[in-house]
Amino acid sequence: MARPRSFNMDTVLDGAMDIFWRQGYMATNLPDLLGAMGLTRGSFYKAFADKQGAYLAALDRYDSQVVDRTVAALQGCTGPTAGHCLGLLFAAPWDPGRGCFICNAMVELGPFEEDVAARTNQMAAKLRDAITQVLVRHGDGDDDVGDVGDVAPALQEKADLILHLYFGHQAMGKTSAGRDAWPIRLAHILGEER
Amino acid sequence: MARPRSFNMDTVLDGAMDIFWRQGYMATNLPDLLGAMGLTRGSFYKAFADKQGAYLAALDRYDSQVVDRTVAALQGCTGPTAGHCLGLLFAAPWDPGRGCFICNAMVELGPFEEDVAARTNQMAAKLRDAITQVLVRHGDGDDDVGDVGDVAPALQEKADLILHLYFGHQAMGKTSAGRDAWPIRLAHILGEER
DNA sequence: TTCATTAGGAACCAATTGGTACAAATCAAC
DNA sequence: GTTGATTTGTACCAATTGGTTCCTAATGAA
Repeated sequence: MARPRSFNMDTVLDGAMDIFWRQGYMATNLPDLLGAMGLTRGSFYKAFADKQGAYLAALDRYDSQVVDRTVAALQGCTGPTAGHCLGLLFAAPWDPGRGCFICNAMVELGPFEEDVAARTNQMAAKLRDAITQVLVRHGDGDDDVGDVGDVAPALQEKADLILHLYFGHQAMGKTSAGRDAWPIRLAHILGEER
Repeated sequence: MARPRSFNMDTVLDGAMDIFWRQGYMATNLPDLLGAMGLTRGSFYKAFADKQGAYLAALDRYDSQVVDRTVAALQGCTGPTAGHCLGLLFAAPWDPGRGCFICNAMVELGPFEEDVAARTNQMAAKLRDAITQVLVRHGDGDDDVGDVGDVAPALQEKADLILHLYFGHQAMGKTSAGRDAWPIRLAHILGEER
């Protein structure tokens, strides 16, 4: 009935995710954003409400692309120890200075934008649950897995620790000095031999 | 010789630290900043090079006020266990959504501003060293403190973990959901009974 | 071929941005 | 009181901000 879009929405969302991820919300102006998305103003404002709408869409794109992939990698990990699998979170190939979009969004907009906070917390919970699953799957040494179906509190606490560690690691990695200076040794938490 | 300043530099720096800490660099425009500092444009640009200069000065103020005080609190802690002392880092009275200025600055400007990155890394190192001192002072159970004067590698690694945990905690705390949802249980790292 | 509908693109907009110019105000020294 | 040096406040600026308008081009159903 009418003229169809000439752009690919996924490609456009990848562009938005990329530049918001790298630069943050405030530091990305409209020309930058349009360039990264490959859109002109007309198409942009037809497809998204405004800059903030594009940002939320970029966060959702990050959820479905990066977070879900990370969760799948943790679930599919066949390594011998929990430390081996969780190491994926800390040894992932670096794009220097980019960090993790969840952490960036949380820090920049968490206190001000409820929509952003809701998304970052949901994604954080996803990661936390995936970490917990890894711990449960590997038994994790010093804890009894306990009743069927629910997770020992100690495992939940360890998963929380590792999630916080992950965000801290991403934050530190945003400076060149922090990137390689202080490696993470999960063994101290997991109780595995080194 | 000439007309003296009518403002108190410390007060002004506290104002700058406060608003940059709460809002970040980009989200703070000049009127906001001037209001927080209690200055007009004339005085502001005479005392500071520009907005960025004020930001760096605010970071330095944070160093001398907040970081140094935190380090002193850790050094002066007479608690029975390392966990008790380090708990100060995670139980500090919350100003909701403010987080830690180091973490905020790192995430927002770390990849782009070398001056900022240098300061955040220096402050992070200060905190890390103070954490290490606490661990050394309390012996930390399962490690021999080893040779006089230098610290066992395992202690350094634990200190790094706790520092990363601290930044992760601060990042998570910037959203209302993250603030109270997931407490930190250092016992898993420190090996102390709960 | 017609035609309703939408995408695309460029011109345009008011508001806000960080920063500057400059005269009035204020002090110490003489 | 005059001078000299410096701060302070206001008016001003060009550039950029996110967003809108409006017109043309493209498309597919009837």
